[in-house]
Amino acid sequence: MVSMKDISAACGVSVATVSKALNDHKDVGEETKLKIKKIAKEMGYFPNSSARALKTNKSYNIGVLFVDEIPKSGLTHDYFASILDSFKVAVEAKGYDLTFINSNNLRKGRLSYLEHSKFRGVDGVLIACVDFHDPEVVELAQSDIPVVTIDYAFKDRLAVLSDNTKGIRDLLTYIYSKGHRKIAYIHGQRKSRVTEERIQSFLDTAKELALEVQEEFIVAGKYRDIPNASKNAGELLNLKDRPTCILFSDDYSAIGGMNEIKARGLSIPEDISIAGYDGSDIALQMEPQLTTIIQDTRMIGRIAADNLINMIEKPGKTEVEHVMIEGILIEGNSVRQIGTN
Amino acid sequence: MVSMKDISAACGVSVATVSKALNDHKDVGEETKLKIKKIAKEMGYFPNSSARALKTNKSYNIGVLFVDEIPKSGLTHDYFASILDSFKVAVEAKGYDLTFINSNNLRKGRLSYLEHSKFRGVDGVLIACVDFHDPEVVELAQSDIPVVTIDYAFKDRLAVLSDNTKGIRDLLTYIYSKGHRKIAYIHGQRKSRVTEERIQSFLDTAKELALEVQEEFIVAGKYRDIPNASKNAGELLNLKDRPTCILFSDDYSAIGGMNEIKARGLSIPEDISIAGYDGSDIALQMEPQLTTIIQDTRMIGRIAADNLINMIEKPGKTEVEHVMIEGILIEGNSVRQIGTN
DNA sequence: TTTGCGTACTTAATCGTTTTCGTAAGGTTA
DNA sequence: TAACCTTACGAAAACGATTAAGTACGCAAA
Repeated sequence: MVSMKDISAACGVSVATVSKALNDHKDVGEETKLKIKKIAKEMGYFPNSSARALKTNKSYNIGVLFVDEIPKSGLTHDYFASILDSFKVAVEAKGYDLTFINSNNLRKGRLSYLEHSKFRGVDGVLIACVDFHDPEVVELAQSDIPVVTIDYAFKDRLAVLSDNTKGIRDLLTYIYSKGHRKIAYIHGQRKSRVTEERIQSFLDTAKELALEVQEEFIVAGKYRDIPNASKNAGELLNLKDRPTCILFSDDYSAIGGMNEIKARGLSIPEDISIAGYDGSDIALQMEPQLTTIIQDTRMIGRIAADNLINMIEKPGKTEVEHVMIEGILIEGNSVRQIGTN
Repeated sequence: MVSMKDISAACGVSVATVSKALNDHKDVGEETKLKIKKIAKEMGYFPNSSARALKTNKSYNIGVLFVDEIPKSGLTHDYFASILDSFKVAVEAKGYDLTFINSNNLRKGRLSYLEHSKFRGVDGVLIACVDFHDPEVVELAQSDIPVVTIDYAFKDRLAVLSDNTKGIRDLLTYIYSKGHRKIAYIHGQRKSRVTEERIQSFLDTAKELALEVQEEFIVAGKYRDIPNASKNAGELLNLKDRPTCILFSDDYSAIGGMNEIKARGLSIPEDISIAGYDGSDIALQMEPQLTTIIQDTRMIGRIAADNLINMIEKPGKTEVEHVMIEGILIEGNSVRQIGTN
């Protein structure tokens, strides 16, 4: 490991001068600066992030807090994985690295998320796919470390949100426009911002459309649980007055619904229409292609990265934004035209 | 940020004693040790990883090298995401953190993967989902940093491999046992160990079974490319002597095949049988359920983590293993019984 | 009594940087 | 010529930890 000391020896200057030369400070002669840089390159020098971070209190490292429940973390959740992916690309382009934050630490017992973040000296943290009511998450979000959250907004903290209200409104309006009047919604677990917002939007939009929603058409399901979605769909199909269209909490669940529907010998969309949410790869490629809302995960990740880095680099000058990213309705062909033909 | 200095002041002992007390060295009085620990906890002390890493040359941090091609990295590839997920859980349980390695670094121009790993001082690196012929990857793998690779083996370096030979053999043998004699294989991109191994196993197994494989039944496809798989499947269906079963490179591709088959009004498995590979969530839940090989990603990640950490912690005593993890055949119902009934 | 030894601490160096404060040399200005 | 800047560099402290080496003390063995 060649250090500045080695370079200083090789160049016959002090370490201080080497440091200043490599960091392009003004008070180093042009000639010396060039020589130092040349030798440094020749010797294969590169800095030591620990030493630098220790001295400067800046790590060029960003923490990522994803749920770390065993056995599944956000990594296997394609919506979040995709956001993380674009977040990663964006921060790396600006010279930052990514380190996962968790609460394990063998040497010192448990560390809270905040402690762990400080232990690693991260410059900021991306919080996504967690229980936002977890006291430790709240503690981290309200600390002095810059933070950006996905799909949840803390007061005075950066957030990037996908526009669920508009998404559901677009979806429901589209389905309505195709002539459907009996529309069911199997939604995800309650208590999350996302779910509440979607349910509210469903009800609001229904009211705007003067669409009557039967109580049993609003079903409490689970996100991304295929078997459970089959079960829920089955119950809807068993109703004497069954819906003509079922809206699922996400594309995976829609697949579960499809399975159940097909198992009963019904076909989509002829006998019953369905819609999903998320715009996952498979949904876009299925037969029939699923009607769904594509969430622009690439944009969400990139904006989160840009805003967070701005906040890190110009704390005062960056305004705390809650950015809303709209999804795009994909018509597909899982919702059929009813009535008017 | 409360440091050891603060604790030493509060306890009236030297920093050295504080350090030794917190690290449970023997030469600190029991009483003093307890007092120091108590005060440290009260003051909310936790260590500074940079300082510690600087001094000890140990970061308790493991690098992860996933392809960082824009716009897709291994994070959106469910097979690798799932491996990374279990790897993460396993290393975190042992007190290690995970940092992504890449080749960007704003401050010092480009850094090679190896340089970046040393810059961050990681104790080891997980290499997966990359081009193993990339000189930089090779350089890193052959450096003095402990490394474990997934689905590729470097000489004298840890590796965890999924047993593709056995997987394909099991799959083909199963299909053969169901009476199929005209079996096509749409495989993934060549030049990777995985693909070559699978093709070889397909041919070897066919030979063992005395199964004649027509040349046009071995099709060069692409991994995880649904539209491309549809196209490839379509071409097979156009053959005058079409196969009775098509084996796809992966489950996603199988979905592409299903689409094409259904679009032609054929049904699975009555008119044509199919099989996938990977055992992804959807494959297991589809209708008809896909016949496929589940790759035990959870095991792969965990073994990789355990072996790497062993190598890090007991370099001499750990033997360099290439662990082979077997997949499990899932029968599903996408391959029908032919002939004998 | 002397020697030796274990215990419980402290001192001080060190890891690789960055940065403040000097300072010497040379040039300007009055 | 005296006073004052600039410019280019170096010395040294500091970041927060670890650790080898040293010291002082009490006590047991010879």
